[in-house]
Amino acid sequence: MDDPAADIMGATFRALCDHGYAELTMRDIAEESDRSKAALHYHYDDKEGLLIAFLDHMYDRFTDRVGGYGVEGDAELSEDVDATDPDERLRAFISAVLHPPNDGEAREFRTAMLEIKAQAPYQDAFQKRIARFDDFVTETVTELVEAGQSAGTYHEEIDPDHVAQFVLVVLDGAGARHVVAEVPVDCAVASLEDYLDGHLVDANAGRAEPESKASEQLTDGGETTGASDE
Amino acid sequence: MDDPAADIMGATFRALCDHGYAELTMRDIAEESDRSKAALHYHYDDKEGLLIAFLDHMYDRFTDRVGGYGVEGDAELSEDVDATDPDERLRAFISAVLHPPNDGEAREFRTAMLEIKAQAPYQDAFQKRIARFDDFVTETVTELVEAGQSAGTYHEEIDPDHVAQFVLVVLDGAGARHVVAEVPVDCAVASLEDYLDGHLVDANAGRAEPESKASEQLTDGGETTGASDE
DNA sequence: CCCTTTTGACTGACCGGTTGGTCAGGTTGT
DNA sequence: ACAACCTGACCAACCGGTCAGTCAAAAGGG
Repeated sequence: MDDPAADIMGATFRALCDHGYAELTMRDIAEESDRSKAALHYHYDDKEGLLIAFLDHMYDRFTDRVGGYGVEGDAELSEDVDATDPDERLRAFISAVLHPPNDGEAREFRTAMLEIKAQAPYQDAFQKRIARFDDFVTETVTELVEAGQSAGTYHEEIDPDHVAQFVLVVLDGAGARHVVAEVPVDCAVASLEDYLDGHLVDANAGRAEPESKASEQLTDGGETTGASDE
Repeated sequence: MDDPAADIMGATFRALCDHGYAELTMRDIAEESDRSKAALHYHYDDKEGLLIAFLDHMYDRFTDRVGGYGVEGDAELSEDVDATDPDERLRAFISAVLHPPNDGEAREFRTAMLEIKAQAPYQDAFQKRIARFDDFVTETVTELVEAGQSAGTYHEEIDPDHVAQFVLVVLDGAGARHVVAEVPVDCAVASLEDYLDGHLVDANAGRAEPESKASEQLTDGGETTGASDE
């Protein structure tokens, strides 16, 4: 409460969820933080500077939340995740990226982030910050796929970077469709796992079932509408 | 030139490419159409009405362009497309959706469309028009998959609607990543075809090669940056 | 065939409301 | 005293939309 900067970041988050990016005004953020407009300009030069600081703030929160799933991350992830298996870590990472903790304002925040992403071509500073999110996901997926190859779980001839690019496409697509068409994000995850099963998992390896569980389709999932930061 | 409505639609398209949706003003459209602001309000009640008419206009153009690939479409598609094979028609349809004719303003227009899509939660009229695009793609893909199953090319146990949903996710994701990260859309298409090969194509059928050409990866495609209407 | 009226298309000037940002000054803790 | 923090009032710029009036072509009537 008594840290102005952190307080303003929280107010920006709430204002962004309530009004979206396009209709976000400095007055909205000011009211949400119980401060005056001028107080915001005391801490940040202008609106653009405030939003950039907000994106940096969200990047820190994002990496803190899902950083543990990478190859260098700490093993203590969750109950039913085998920390030694890169395949399980990859799937857990994808699920974590797609399902942030605050389920309530999930779609609202995702909508605001999509609006900001759409501003990337006009705002060079925005593009750079968004690229940091993407690079983090890309690197994590790439490393996990490489680890899976070293462990013998994944095919050797697959290009890990190519897989990471596709995962990013599906992640962005799932988020976009959640915003635009109110489709739950899990629908895409099921098909993405089909893709992983069919093109990454080495059938000759130990515990992977190649074709049976793959086509286990949930036509309209449990409406676990999580909002990803990315 | 002498049809005011069509002329304004064209001007709206150009203004949208130049300024994006967020910074699109009535003056921009007026200048692009060599008319006054008031002239626009003569033809359309307000800005929202003009944009809605524009979306309807784009829907007509879109269905005219890619409608021929559906099961009911006319067979004359292109040179090297076997009109009798639903699998080839599906892949041609996906490629057509992703690659509109006007390559020059490709990313600019796609950016504006992404901005508009992000407004769907706030503008109910926008959401309805965008849903028309999505429904058209969904139905086309569903019908083509069903046709492929009837022809014996595709597995029978696959849910066509589930496949269509995933195709839509990848299509939206590819478009979004083209806008945000300047990634060429073809990168995603290659992986999507891998998915189709692995989970739709019945290996027991005739001409489909199951595992060899599948992993033919283009790490950074020929930069054929097309802008889809959808 | 000419004159009048109507109508569709359009313009320039203008208005109310909103937004990002500034500024002079005030309060509080150290 | 001094710095960090904050406020209320204010301003220029801009945007969507309105309004009175212009103009040419079509319509209509004698």
